[in-house]
Amino acid sequence: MAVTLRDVAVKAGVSVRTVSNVVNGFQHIAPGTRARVQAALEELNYRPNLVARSLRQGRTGIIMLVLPEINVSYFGELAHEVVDYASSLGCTVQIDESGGDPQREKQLLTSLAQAGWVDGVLFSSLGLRGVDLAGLAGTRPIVLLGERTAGTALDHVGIDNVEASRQAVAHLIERGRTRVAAIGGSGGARDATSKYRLKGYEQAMKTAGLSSEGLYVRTADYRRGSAASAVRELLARDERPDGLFCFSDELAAGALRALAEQNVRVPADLAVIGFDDIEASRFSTPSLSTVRPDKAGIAKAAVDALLRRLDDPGGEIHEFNVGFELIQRESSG
Amino acid sequence: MAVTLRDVAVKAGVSVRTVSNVVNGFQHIAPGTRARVQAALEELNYRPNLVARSLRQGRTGIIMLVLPEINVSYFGELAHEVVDYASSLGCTVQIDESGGDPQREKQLLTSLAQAGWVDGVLFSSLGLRGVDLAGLAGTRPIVLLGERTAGTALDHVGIDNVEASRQAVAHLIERGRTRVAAIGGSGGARDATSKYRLKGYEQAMKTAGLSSEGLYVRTADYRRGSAASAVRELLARDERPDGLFCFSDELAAGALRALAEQNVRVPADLAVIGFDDIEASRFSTPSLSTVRPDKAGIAKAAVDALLRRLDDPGGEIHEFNVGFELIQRESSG
DNA sequence: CTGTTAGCGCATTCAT
DNA sequence: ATGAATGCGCTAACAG
Repeated sequence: MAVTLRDVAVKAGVSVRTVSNVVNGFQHIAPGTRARVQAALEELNYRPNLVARSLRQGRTGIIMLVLPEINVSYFGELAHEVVDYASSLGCTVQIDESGGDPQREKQLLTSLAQAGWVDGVLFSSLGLRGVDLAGLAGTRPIVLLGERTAGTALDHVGIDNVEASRQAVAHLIERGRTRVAAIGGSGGARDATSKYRLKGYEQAMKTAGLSSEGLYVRTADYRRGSAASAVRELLARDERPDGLFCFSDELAAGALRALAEQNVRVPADLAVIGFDDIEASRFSTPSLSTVRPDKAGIAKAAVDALLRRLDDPGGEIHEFNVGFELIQRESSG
Repeated sequence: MAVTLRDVAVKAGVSVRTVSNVVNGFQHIAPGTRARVQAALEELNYRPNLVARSLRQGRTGIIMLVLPEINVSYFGELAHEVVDYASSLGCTVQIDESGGDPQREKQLLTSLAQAGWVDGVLFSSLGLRGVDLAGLAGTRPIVLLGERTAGTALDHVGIDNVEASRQAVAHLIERGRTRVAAIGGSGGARDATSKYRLKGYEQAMKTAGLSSEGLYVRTADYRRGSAASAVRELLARDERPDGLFCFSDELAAGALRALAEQNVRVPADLAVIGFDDIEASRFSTPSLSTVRPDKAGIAKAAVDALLRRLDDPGGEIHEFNVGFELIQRESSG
């Protein structure tokens, strides 16, 4: 069995209360007592039982980060930022994968968050709608990352996807492209991200007086492997596109590969821009132009929002719009 | 306050014992009682408090996966496999980042594992040596992933890095390359991975009767950004290398980029092979030859080993050597 | 300044 | 088949 406060107390010849005080760094302890307790603590190699402490305090000091897939670069990089910032504030982050499956998302929430295992949740979902989540929130606060779905009564942190996408496409148009295509999306009809990115794309085209008719191809997901068929479909058009806006950098990476195979020169024949600015994009050949969401900013805003709500559960619901940046590299000339 | 067993018991007019039995699916409950309890359970939307349950049972049902950096593709993909397999077994995985910092690794172990917050730990470390870890193990089992450091008294899962590296380099040599260089490594003198990969490289060169003199360049870490300077250094040699073994796919990606910038054709002028087979490597231009460790196999072996040790803490220490595969793509001709 | 003790929510042993 | 009561390890309210 592990060594408990009691064991230490007996050893040091004091009460558990005193040991607890020493462990928790209280003031007002007689120097002699403290020394004796410290000695016993070290000798027995005492470790406070976090489970017991959490039960007692009703707080675990852990926040949960729920992501669709941790092996997707964007989420990996976002998770990294969250862990980074949270640990600078003394918080532990528990990362969990939902696989984008609403069932599993629900289960994580009920079995861990509602069960008091974590103090709060940072939730990046493609599956569940905010409305569904609100019902699951229970006693633990949830902060939504990414897309805000309609009618949500939850704090939310994200970027303006419509505007970011509009700027990305406008950039290609400024570079003289007139037949700009777009690819992206995912199976779920609930994929709000693709909805907004498509909207931004269409806005940019319309503003420039260009037709987007037949130039958008939906993909199965946002991964590299899903770009090839979309690209093939676009290249089969009577009039080939001369610009391509990919809803994610991974899609763009897959597209670059598919284009190279078809001997389409980037950017000469076709300019490409992605979304997310994952690290790989700086090193691809050609390097990828993209939209860089302020990941550190998202992480900070999200963690701050969660901690604030922990202190003040009744506070007003907030919406945080974090910045983004257009990164121009070789793929868009 | 959250609803407790007691609340449900009162509502259903039974004792907490009975409610607990229903919740935990015990047999031998009068059908009428069960129905009444079920109704109360649903009406109050009862969620068992995991913290209390864990305190009582001494088990949390959660295993911790400690990785250096989750935004590194290899670790992201490995984490994905671990979560995948563990959840198929009904286990929850908590992922934590150590940043490769021995201090932080130690802290995670003492503050979470020793504190009973998790049942066991899957530990992928660059910093701490197994010997250090063994002392920290305390009451909770630890399974080491990746490199086995000397004198470890812990279960370990990994691949044969020496042999895998030897085969990678031998592959380049078979393709007619004679001046094969190698890049990789990390700051820490404790980086066992680079030690073994370098050893495999040297073995292959020696076996082929080739000199490796001055052909290995150490990098700061295994990331894309660290390859450029190493490549530049190699290209400055009197006689340029015609083959390059990178200790990671990320390094290889950085190298491909640097080579393209210097107008070195791959594989015509220089054949490249990486290590890890991250997803991006299939889609780069040229696509990257690499060594593919059986990530799913590592995940399975590791989780199995941990669960086995939870049941039988006194069992014999095991060493699991998981397979790997040489993947030939465009970069090695 | 420090000892005693209640109770966080649950599973479980001892009764019945 | 179910109730009553104990204690997991800890913190904090209440003494003194």
